[in-house]
Amino acid sequence: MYHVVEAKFREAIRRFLSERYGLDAAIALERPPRLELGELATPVCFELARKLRRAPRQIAQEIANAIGPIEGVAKVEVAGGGYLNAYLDRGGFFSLALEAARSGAAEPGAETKKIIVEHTSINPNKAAHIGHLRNAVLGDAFVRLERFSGRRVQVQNYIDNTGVQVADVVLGFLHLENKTVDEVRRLAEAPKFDYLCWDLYARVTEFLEADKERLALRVRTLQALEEGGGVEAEIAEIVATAILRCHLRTMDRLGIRYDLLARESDILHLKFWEAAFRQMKERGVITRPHAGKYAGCWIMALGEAPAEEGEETEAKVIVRSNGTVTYVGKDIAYQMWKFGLLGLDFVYRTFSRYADGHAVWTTATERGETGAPEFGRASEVYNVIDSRQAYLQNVVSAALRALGFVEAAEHSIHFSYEMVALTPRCAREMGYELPAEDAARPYVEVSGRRGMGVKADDLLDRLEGAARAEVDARHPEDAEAERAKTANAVAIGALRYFLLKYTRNTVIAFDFHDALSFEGETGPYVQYAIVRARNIFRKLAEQEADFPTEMPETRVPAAARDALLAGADGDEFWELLLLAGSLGSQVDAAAVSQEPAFVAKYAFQLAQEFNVFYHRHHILSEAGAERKAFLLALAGLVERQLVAALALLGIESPEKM
RNA sequence: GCGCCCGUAGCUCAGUGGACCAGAGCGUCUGCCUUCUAAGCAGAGGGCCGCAGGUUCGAAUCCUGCCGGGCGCACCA
Repeated sequence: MYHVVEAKFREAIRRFLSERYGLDAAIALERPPRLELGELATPVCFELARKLRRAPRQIAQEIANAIGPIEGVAKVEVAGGGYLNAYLDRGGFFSLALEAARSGAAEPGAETKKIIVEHTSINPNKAAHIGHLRNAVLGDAFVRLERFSGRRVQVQNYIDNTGVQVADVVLGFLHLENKTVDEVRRLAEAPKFDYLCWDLYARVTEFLEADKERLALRVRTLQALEEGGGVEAEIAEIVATAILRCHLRTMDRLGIRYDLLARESDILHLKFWEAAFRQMKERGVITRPHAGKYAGCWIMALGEAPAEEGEETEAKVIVRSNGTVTYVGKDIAYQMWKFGLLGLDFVYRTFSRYADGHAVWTTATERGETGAPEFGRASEVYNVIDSRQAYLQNVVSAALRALGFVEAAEHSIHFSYEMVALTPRCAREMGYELPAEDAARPYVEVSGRRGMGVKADDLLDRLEGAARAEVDARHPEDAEAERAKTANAVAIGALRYFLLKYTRNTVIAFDFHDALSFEGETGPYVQYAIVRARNIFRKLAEQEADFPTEMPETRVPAAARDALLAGADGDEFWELLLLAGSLGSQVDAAAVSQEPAFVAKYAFQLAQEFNVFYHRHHILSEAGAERKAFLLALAGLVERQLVAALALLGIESPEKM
């Protein structure tokens, strides 16, 4: 609701400035520091002062006098040296906020352009760890934000099933474990196959590092995967698919889903790269120097100035001198496909279905199924990848630009975030031995390669165990299934909130103490506020069966409503109402800056204010009928907004906890 | 060496295009459960917003330099 008034206020000022002064200024809006100064303000007159060569306060006064009525705004006043402060119509806001909270998000129209969000994209050779969780949870929350904002979103998960990481595990099975294809196939049926590979992968890393000669083995295995047909490729397929299923199961525990699994092997076999390569050569995006350090490679020049004579220009190798293509090269082809610029497409098959029937599709090389939605051809593409890959993401969009796809380049968005690291204390707690230099650092990087990190399922298990203990202590009378369900919601709420409360460019130094906390600025704190509100309504229904619990405001006449908002506790009610009505505004800000943390922060603040309200006003024992109904309406509004905010973060709101 | 990011309370972090006295959680200390669940609330204590300049009516916020930390910059992915 707040953002509606914001928009009207901004528009009114914009029109006034344009008509009166012929000026077209950007109008910054802000929240005044105290309620006595209103709920909405703009410092725009300070900027105008210079242009109009008049005192800011004088301009502000002129605008305040002449602006006329603005919908939702009770009055406009001048404050300080020249602020324009708006005081909202409290009663009107109350009614509209209740109405808006019930209507929910709009469905995207048929013409709404599609955006693709790629996230998760874990190498299918080991269990998911905490770093992967941050990626998936951020990506998923962003998807929810965009959908809430009315956008059509397709979620893709890239499966690098022919890369060096899978090759290493294949190598491990063949050369360290001496397994046959059938033996690996049997092992892959185990539910914790991802854990088994986690350990094997770490052993392979050690094995390869111990003797550099062994790296030749990796190269051979990798080539075998790319060519296909041999035992290596067969084992790779078994491993990658089995681990992918483990990842999907882990992510499903968190409520994270995908529409398409795009497999690198299909990109390879369908010759996506060759098509991209042709275009890049034709348009001169890549060149092949005959001399210098890049002799025989296909390279793409980066940066502007071709350096002085003799200096090598800055460039990125796309095709190696031995003819093989680099990862970035494949990525360029894939990115072109996402925008529908490649001239090729995959065929598609159903990979699996979620409990509610939603299909996850996978790319394939042949024998496609009918009924697949249109994939690719996006208007915007968001790649959720950690900030360490910023350079490569830049190379990809530079390639699109060089190919002449300027718009696609601009709409290739690297949704970047910082890594999750472990505090040295946490690393030691988990039994990892740290070199002295690492122990002195603020945090240590997790490393799947070395088998160092907090596995996602382990963390989830610990969280569920801790939540379960709390639930059991509080509700021993509840059925087993119900307690399990609540504990699950709390555990997921704690984890997702923990990963989302930090802004993207903050390195998360992981520590069990903070991650396992259910108190303070956490998901369960917000969930608890919701449960409190719901308890009030549950009890109310028992006490007064005929009370309109869905619409308590029908028992509050407008005059009583306005009197309560202006009375002794009026400011307090108003603050809570205003914050509850600001969800849309917060979501807009979060979507624009692609920062789910704003929503998390908002949910926490609203829960905090509600808890204060809850303590100060005992609703069910309230004697005044109208006041009671008013308090109920307010509590109901807050509850809906909190549920909506948590839903955007992918967090469920339990009935009890 | 070059590029990107960070430096705010003991710890972990907010501070969304500049606008008042600097915010939260955790931790520490003190209170509050025969009243809608204490996963809560109230209060106390705790800060040269890394340092130095600059721009401005006004800077934690913008610019420059320095100091400290992280991450990139492969014919790895």
